[in-house]
Amino acid sequence: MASKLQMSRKPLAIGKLSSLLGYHLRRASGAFALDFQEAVSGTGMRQVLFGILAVIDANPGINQGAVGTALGIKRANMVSLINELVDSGLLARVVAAEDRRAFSLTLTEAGHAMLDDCAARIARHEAGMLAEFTADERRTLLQLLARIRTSKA
Amino acid sequence: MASKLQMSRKPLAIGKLSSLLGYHLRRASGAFALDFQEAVSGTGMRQVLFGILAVIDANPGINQGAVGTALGIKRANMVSLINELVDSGLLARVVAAEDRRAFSLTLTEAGHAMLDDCAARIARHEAGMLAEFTADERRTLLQLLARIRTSKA
DNA sequence: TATTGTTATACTCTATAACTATA
DNA sequence: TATAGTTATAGAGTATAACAATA
Repeated sequence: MASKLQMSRKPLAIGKLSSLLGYHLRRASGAFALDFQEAVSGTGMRQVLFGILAVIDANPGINQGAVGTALGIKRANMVSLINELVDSGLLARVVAAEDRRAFSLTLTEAGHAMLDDCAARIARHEAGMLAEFTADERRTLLQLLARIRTSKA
Repeated sequence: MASKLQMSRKPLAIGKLSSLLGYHLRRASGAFALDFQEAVSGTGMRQVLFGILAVIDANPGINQGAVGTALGIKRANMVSLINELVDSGLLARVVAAEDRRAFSLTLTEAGHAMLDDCAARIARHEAGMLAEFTADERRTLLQLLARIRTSKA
């Protein structure tokens, strides 16, 4: 029975997956997504929403389409996301003066507070996830990842 | 108008996202997911299914639950995935001799062929994605990613 | 005619809870 | 009682196509 119980976490071979970068990216990304959820739990934030806030913070007055382009989110999917953020009082949306088809987006005071609070939480959590990495390794990893061609939509 | 047209891809600041590993993992993972789709297009494979085939290939006779544990897939979600693979003729599923609750999973001949074909395609595509990385950088990236705690389900 | 935002829709992935059959 | 697999269901994320208003 001891042979059956196994009692512990023999990590099981993953075969051809082990040499595929895509697989490791998928798992690592998933792990960080869970960590993100934990970090911002109770705030109502999600990875996508946080990303949108961050881009608008860095580009005040930007419109939905441009935010979507920056983050790889389709226009059609931006609509309800922006609605959520406006309804939550984190985003101000006004018709753009130069182009009345578009909306000019800026963070509200609450939006800034949310962004700052979450950014701090996430940074703390990420430090925890990377506890076993040297500062040099963290920097290397970030720089290598940032170089990957994100030729997404 | 030229100021409006912008004509090109000024890559737009992403603010606080730029220092977050989780963000870069998300984008890189997404880029590789798209590349994967392109690589295996026409085969009917998807990332999850390929992962399952790879794990079963490396552990013949394994059961669903163990595959799920290895890949971070919930038991409930394994069911239809395994069904797909069995229905496609890529997987053989027989009641396990030692435990009649469980199924013993092995690749069929078609399953082996699919796995090998897709693995080759993906490897070729990943090489393309990493064209601007040195062999050393690729190795470093893979090793760093593989060290990230995948404390997932 | 092209672009911004919108609606409707669908598919995949993921998550939970309750069930069955074996152990 | 615990575990392997199942069913049903729900919520995110993402994709496409067609439309209105504006450029």
